[in-house]
Parts: sequence; C-alpha cells; structure tokens
Amino acid sequence: MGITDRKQRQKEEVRASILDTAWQMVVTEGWHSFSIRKVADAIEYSVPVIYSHFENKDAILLEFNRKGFQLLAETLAQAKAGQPEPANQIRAMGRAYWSFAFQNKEYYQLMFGLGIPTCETAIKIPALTNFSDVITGSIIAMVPTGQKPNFDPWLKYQSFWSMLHGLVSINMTSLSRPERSDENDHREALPEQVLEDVMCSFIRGIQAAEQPAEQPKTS
Amino acid sequence: MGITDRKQRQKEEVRASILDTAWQMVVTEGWHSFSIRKVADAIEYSVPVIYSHFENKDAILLEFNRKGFQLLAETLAQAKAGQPEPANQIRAMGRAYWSFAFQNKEYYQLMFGLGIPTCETAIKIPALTNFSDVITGSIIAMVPTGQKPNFDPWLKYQSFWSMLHGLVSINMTSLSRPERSDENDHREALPEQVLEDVMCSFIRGIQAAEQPAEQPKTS
DNA sequence: TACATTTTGCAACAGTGTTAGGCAAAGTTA
DNA sequence: TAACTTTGCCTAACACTGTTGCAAAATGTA
Repeated sequence: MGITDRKQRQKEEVRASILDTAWQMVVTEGWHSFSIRKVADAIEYSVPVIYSHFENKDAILLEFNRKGFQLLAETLAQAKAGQPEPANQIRAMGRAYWSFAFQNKEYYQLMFGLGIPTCETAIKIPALTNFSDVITGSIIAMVPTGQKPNFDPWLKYQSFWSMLHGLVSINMTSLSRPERSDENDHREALPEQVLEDVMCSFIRGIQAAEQPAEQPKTS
Repeated sequence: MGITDRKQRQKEEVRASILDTAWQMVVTEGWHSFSIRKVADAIEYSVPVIYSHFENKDAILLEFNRKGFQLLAETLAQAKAGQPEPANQIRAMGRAYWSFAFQNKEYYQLMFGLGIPTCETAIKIPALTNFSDVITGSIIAMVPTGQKPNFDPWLKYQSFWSMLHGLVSINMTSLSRPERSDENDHREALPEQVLEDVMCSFIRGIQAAEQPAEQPKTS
C-alpha cells in the first residue's frame, strides 16, 4: 500500500508548507498580519485545505508556541551544560534566556503574548514617570548618601519592576503550573511566597552590594 | 454663548459614554470581544460618531492604558506613604503592585499586552516541564544537600523565571525608557547590566538565605 | 469503464476596522 | 420669515478577517 504512504507524505508536505509560510509571514510582517487567507494564497491552496490540517488559527499559533518552548528549553540546557558550577550555570542560563528572547523575538512574543497593539504605540505615558519616581525614591532612600559610589538606583528600579512584572505576568497567564502528574510533589509555591522571596532578595541585594559580584567568564 | 458650551458638554458626554461602554465590554467579555461597532450599537449612535471622538480603535485602548498607569502610580504612591522606612516602602509597593495587577486584571493585561489568544489556550506544553527541570536542577545543586531545610527550589525557580521574563518583557515592549527630557541624567542602565544585577541578587539570595527574612507587619 | 472516496475550491456567513458621501437638522444672517 | 451655511449624523460601502457547507473534480478501486 504505497499509495496511502505517498498520500501521507504529501499531506505532511502541505502541512509543513503551511507552517513555513505562516512563520515567514510572522517574521517579516509581525503577528498582526498573519491570516489564514494569506497563507492559503501563498501555498496556492484554497482556505479549507488549511482547515483540514489545523482546527483553528489558534492551533497554528499553538504549534509555534510549542516549538518556541522546546527551543528555549534546549538553549538553556546547552548553556547549562557548558558550566560545571551551579551558580555559573544559573548565570549562563539567565544570559541564554535573554539572548534567546531577543534573537527569537517572534517566538518569545508569541510565547508570552507580548505585542497587543497598545503596547507598541503607547509608550510615552506621563504617568510612567510618576511610577518610576515613586519607586526610585524609596530605593535611593535605602542607601545612606555618599556611601556606595557604584550604586545605581535606576538600575535597581528596573530590576525591581522586572521582577514584579515577571511574577505577575507568569501567574496571570497561568503559565506557572506545568501540571506534573507525579505523586504529589507539591511544587506549588504560593505566588505570594514567591513575591516575598523575590522582594527579600532584592532588598538584601541593595543593602549588601556596593559593587557587582565578580563576573566569571562567559561559557 | 451658552450654545457652544452645551454642545461641548454633549460631545464630552458622548465621549464618556463611549469609554464607559467600551470599558464595560472589556471587563465583562474580555479584550477580544470589544469592537467599535458593538460600542456604537450600545451607545445608540452610528459608527462614524465614534471616529469623530477617537482616531482609532487603538486610541481608545491607549486611553485606558493611560488611565491604568495613572491608577497604578497612585496605588504605589499610597502604599509607599503608609511606610516610613524605605525597605518597608519597597515591600509595600511590591505588594501593592501585585494586588493592583490582580484586582485590575483588565487594566494590567492591557497595559502589558498579556492576553494574546495563545497564552490562554496553550498551557500544557510538555517542553515546559523540561524547561523547569533544567533550571531547578541547577538551583538544587547550589545548596548542599541536607543544609537549609526551609529551602524551596521550586519557589526559587519561579522567582528566577519571573525576573528573567519581566526583564525581557519590559525591554521588549520598550516600556523601559520614559524619555525624560531632563539634561542628560543618563538613566539608561543597560539591560544587560540589569540582568547581571538581578542574577547576582538571586544567587546571593540562594547562598545566603535559609529562612525568609523577618516579615514586617503589612501597612 | 463504472463506482466509491477522497480532495479541493467556490461561495457564502458573520464578523471586523475604517471611510466617503449625502441628508437633514441646527445655527446664522438678511 | 426666508435663504444660506455649518454641523452632526447615518447609510452604505470597501477591504479585510475566521470559518464552514456544498458541490465539483480528481483520485483510487472493482
């Protein structure tokens, strides 16, 4: 029965070309301009063919989402493998995470839902200045004036905000529960605990550090 | 000239009702189902009337975005005002930020672009398990076994991820540069510096802490 | 060749954002 | 009051979007 084999192969070719085309669109024109109709046009098939491969438009996005997380996981694993010491592993993974995000911007944006229209347009909001002033105020107040010359409150402000936003956003998209079905290894740290932990580290960091810790060589 | 006054008033009433209706839609049905046409229908005007008040659909969203940031800034300022000590101010602001996000979910989602379709559907991605395993692995390896009984690697993992994601996402949406036009107060901490700083705090936190720091009473 | 099955595409439905053009009411002037 | 101008508003269209029913065409089987 080589015929059904060939059919299978052809079907998968079409599927792949759908994904390829879709991805190319996303990369070159952004998420907003990616439509099933355009893909259909590009692969020179009619629209319903796409629906015979994917249930939804979302299903296609989900595919990319999956691939994105896999890529990220691999990248981190690699970065980790290059370092024997745990602390350096963490540093390496952090850096790898960062470069992954910006080298695969489209993936990252899809994975975490960044890119709603407003975010691209609405940057110069005056209240943002208030926001940053309120926070940096306290940060500056924490270190006695004159001491710690290398202290950069603006940097700390960004750290603080990043931590907060990351925490919120990961919890809000309920990305935080990988649903291990192992026997109840209760890996459900309450978000509030994480928040306290994170703030604790942050404050300690300010109180303790005057110069950045020794930076080990990269990889 | 009371007539033009009245006209002005009426125009602003319509404007307000547009915003009200739009917001109600967003809250009750989510961002996805908010359309100009529906708003027009609800306020019993035709579509072009809305376009006479707002240039775009985005312009309406921008309005909410602005309001959201203002609200957040006020919330933080209030939380801060309740605390005399800087370290506690920071803690209070962190908690306030957290509750703002979840008590005003719609605002927060809009402000940071959370809520692209995929994020709501695509949670159970197997690669996510890899991802978390890779990271927790290093975290566990950092603390000598047996020591530090209160140590929760899962919690630390979430902290770590939150920091990273927050950092990336804030930088990616270019929300990080409020564009102060003051003379060059060079508040442009390089994101990479922030990254290093954040990781540094994190690692220190693991190496140092066995029990959470004393938690001062809330507000 | 005749039948059955899959594959495919046309065309429609129900939406969306956005805008051009005309109609009618309101205000202004003679 | 009559004529004119301005304003506000709506109808209707354009150009899209995701999604699907149904009929036609291509393919495989007997």
